[in-house]
Amino acid sequence: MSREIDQAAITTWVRLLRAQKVLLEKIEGELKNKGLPPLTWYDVLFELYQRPDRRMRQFEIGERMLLSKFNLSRLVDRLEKDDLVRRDACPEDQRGAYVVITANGKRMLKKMWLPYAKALKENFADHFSKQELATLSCLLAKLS
Amino acid sequence: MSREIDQAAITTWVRLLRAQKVLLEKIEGELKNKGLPPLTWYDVLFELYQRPDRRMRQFEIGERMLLSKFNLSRLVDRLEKDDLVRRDACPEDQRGAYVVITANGKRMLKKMWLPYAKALKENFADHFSKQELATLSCLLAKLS
DNA sequence: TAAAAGAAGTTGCAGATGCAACCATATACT
DNA sequence: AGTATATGGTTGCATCTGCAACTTCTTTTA
Repeated sequence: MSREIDQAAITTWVRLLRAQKVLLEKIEGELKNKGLPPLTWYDVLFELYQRPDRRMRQFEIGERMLLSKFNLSRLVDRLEKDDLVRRDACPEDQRGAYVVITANGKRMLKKMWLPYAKALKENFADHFSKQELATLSCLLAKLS
Repeated sequence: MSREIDQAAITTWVRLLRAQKVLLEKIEGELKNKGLPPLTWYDVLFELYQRPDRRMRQFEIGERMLLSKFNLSRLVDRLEKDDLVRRDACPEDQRGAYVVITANGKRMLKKMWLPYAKALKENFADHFSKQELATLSCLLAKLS
């Protein structure tokens, strides 16, 4: 642990940035191509779907997705407008509401998964062996 | 290479997304904190600075940075407004211009590097050994 | 229990991004 | 040479993001 950051670290960081950027563009492109909404929509729907009661408070979604509350507020607006989620009353805390995934939302989740998984496989998973994936996963986990 | 994408790949992908997001937020936060411009500005200035003649065509910058031309057009506008770059005539191709880094731009590059490097070291480099960095770098390179 | 402090969400505003249409010049084609 | 096509770049428009200020309700604390 020297006081200076070395060239190897910078190169790695740049590769990380580029890799993710390219991948995200490919995935988003694939979704847009099929007339589907952006990846963020998928993330929200997926978070909700994972829950046994299919609902979450807005701030919980924010914490999980590392999204600011103002941003999230409007994201939920958009999802609501497309009838993918619903805001239900929250008796425990009158300030907020529960965000609930709708039947439509579940359908959208499934529909989006196909191109998402395909793009992810082709542009990411297929470039690695099982062993390499495990290593990469392990290394990335060190950053949290 | 199965037809299906497996869970390990998805987990790794999610970690990649999160790691980068957190890191970027930390770095951008540090810059903003010091009243400095966003990271993209640094990238442009750095690309220009690397060149022996300190200049590039706009589309070259776009290729290197994976940035769309419309986006870049306005980014250069902003940099120009702050006197960090200049647009010089391009005799070889009358359609475009050369983007040149100014003295001010060089100073800004240096100024931004300090918090950038610090954040990068603390939140990225220091989490890995030399060996781990090499491995990570190598794995990420496979995606290009 | 009343006042202060904090947390959940929303909204207005400014900056940034993505897309399509566009202008000007350069290259290719017959 | 003269038209067609492609390339570099800009601009208008819609969407998205980030921040600060605000509202409403909850929790703390004196």
